[in-house]
Amino acid sequence: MKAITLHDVAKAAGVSVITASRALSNPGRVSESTARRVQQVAVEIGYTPNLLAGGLRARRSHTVAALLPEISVSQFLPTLAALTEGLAAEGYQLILGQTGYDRAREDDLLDTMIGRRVDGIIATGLLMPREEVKRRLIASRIPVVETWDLSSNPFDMAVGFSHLKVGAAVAGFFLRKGWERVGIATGSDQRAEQRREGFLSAWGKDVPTATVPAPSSVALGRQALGRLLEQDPALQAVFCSADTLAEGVLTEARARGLRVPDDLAVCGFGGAEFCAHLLPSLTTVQVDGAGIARHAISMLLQCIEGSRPAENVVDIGFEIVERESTRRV
Amino acid sequence: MKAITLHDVAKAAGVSVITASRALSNPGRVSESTARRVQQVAVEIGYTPNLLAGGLRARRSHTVAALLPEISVSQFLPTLAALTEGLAAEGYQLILGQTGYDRAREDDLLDTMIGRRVDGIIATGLLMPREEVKRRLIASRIPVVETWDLSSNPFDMAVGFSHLKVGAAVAGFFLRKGWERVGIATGSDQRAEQRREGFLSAWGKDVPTATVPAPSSVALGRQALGRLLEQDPALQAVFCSADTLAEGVLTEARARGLRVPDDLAVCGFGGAEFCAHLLPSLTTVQVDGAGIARHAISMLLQCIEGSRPAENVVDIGFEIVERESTRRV
DNA sequence: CTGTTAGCGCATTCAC
DNA sequence: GTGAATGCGCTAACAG
Repeated sequence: MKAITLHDVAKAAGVSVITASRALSNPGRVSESTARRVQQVAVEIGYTPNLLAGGLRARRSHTVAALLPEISVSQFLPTLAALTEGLAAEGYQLILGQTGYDRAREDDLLDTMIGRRVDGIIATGLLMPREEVKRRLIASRIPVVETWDLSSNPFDMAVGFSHLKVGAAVAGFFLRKGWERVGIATGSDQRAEQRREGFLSAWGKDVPTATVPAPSSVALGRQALGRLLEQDPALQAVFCSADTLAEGVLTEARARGLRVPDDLAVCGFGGAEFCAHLLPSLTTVQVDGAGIARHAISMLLQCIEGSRPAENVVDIGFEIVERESTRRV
Repeated sequence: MKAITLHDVAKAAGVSVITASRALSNPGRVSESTARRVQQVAVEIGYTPNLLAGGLRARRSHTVAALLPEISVSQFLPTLAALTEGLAAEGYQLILGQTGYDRAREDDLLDTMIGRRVDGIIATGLLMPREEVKRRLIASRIPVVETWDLSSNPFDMAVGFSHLKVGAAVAGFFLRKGWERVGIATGSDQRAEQRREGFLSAWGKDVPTATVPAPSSVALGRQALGRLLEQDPALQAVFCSADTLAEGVLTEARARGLRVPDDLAVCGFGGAEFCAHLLPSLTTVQVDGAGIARHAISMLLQCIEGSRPAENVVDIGFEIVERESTRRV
């Protein structure tokens, strides 16, 4: 009851192993009749190529690692889905890794992925490996794309946007509305912190802030609004570091009899599907998660094929999509 | 600039390759001093084992495939997260596959995973491979766990619950409330359809139904309620096949001035985090997604270690968690 | 406790 | 157009 190998196919088709190999993966280099015969035999005897063996020889595993802080962070889902789908279309599979916002686990995962000889690594967020791991990663020559963030000097390549600019853009948006008493509800991750910084520097002064642990949730959003209102009961607007947080803020506002946007305006971040269908619909900072995936894949594939993308940093931008939650008359 | 192999470690430590191998992966079988020396050398020269090569030889890839219909179906997220985490703790990585509710893609993915020599396959939902693929899968002897569903004759192993029973339980719940005019908002996937069947057979007669395409979303929930109210403007309660759908129903009800639960009661399915924090909070059928993952992992590991779990089908059950959305006075 | 031998299944290099 | 030899990096089986 052994597995069926290329050897068996070759024997059954009356050719050598290498001819069978070529007939299946490079039919152009073999006569048409041979190719057909081998292919038919392969199907008949139920041959499934061992990708591990092929990969070992060809030094190509046809796998890509996706490193996420936490899978339940729904912000990254469209990216993850697009990666899975886009890579599969190119014959690559995604290997999942969850760092849990933990530096040591990130390092472990990187080592594992190097060991697995993945053909590329796509990280959500910036990678911050220990010096030692960093050296191994560089030595492995595995192309790395950091996403959902931009760095002045990325580890290798990056596709994302500036979180500082997001914060500044929202601050500008609030300023143009003429609001003066605003607050921030933020998850405790690094990128959210940057958005807050960007907001503050454009705003010119500090504002009430409620920080909740990552990952964000509706429950934490409700809680955050409570804490913000303690700091300033006359709050006019809240910038949330995630759409789920914003949803919680909307809910809590309603629970407290605050009308949105008349008593309180709310802006989320991420561009989740549900934003457009809440009541009131939610203004948010829209990010093209699937577009990030597409860019990352194309950059990775270029590296794998031996060249390098023209730009190793792609700013994919963002857009404030205004909806009812900030449309105060 | 070649990769550093076990060979280099062995040379640097002055031992044979196999001793180096044992020192790193089975230190009990070599002297303590040798083990320590080899381990130290390995770190010094930056050795990263090639898991592909090891796997080829040991016939163990230390990977498990997770097959999902669609990554954006948030119902499966806790399961996916728990799988990633639980498997990593055991030294296994998850390889992701997205079938898109498409039989042909499921078959392709199965073939790919067989080719990758994954040590196990965990599917959400029941697998329905073509006869041909099924034979290859069986021949490969890869253990398979189907989750989130139960089958009288699973492909190999299964951990889930009966969707018919879920439907029946919700129907019973509605009956006990004394409601007579009820409806169903359902995604167009197979398991949701079963829940509907279970509901109808317990209810005793047909009810208005709005079917929306999978995957479910808040927008589709809003749309579904609209269609249900066209069929019966005096609807008293709605059973939704997903929590996101139910959230849309809640929103649409509010948009139309219907009070929940007084004018309309709503029950979701899945047990998403946000249910408890909506306004009104959402009654739902709670499913232990992480528990499913734990069971699946333990069953898989037993198979990999050569034995078989005592039961090849585990019914993990479900629970109706009542909240405000059905608490009518 | 350590080393030698022999592959795992496939693809690259060279011949013919 | 086809094939024989060789090795990718590692470990199981046996021997010493």
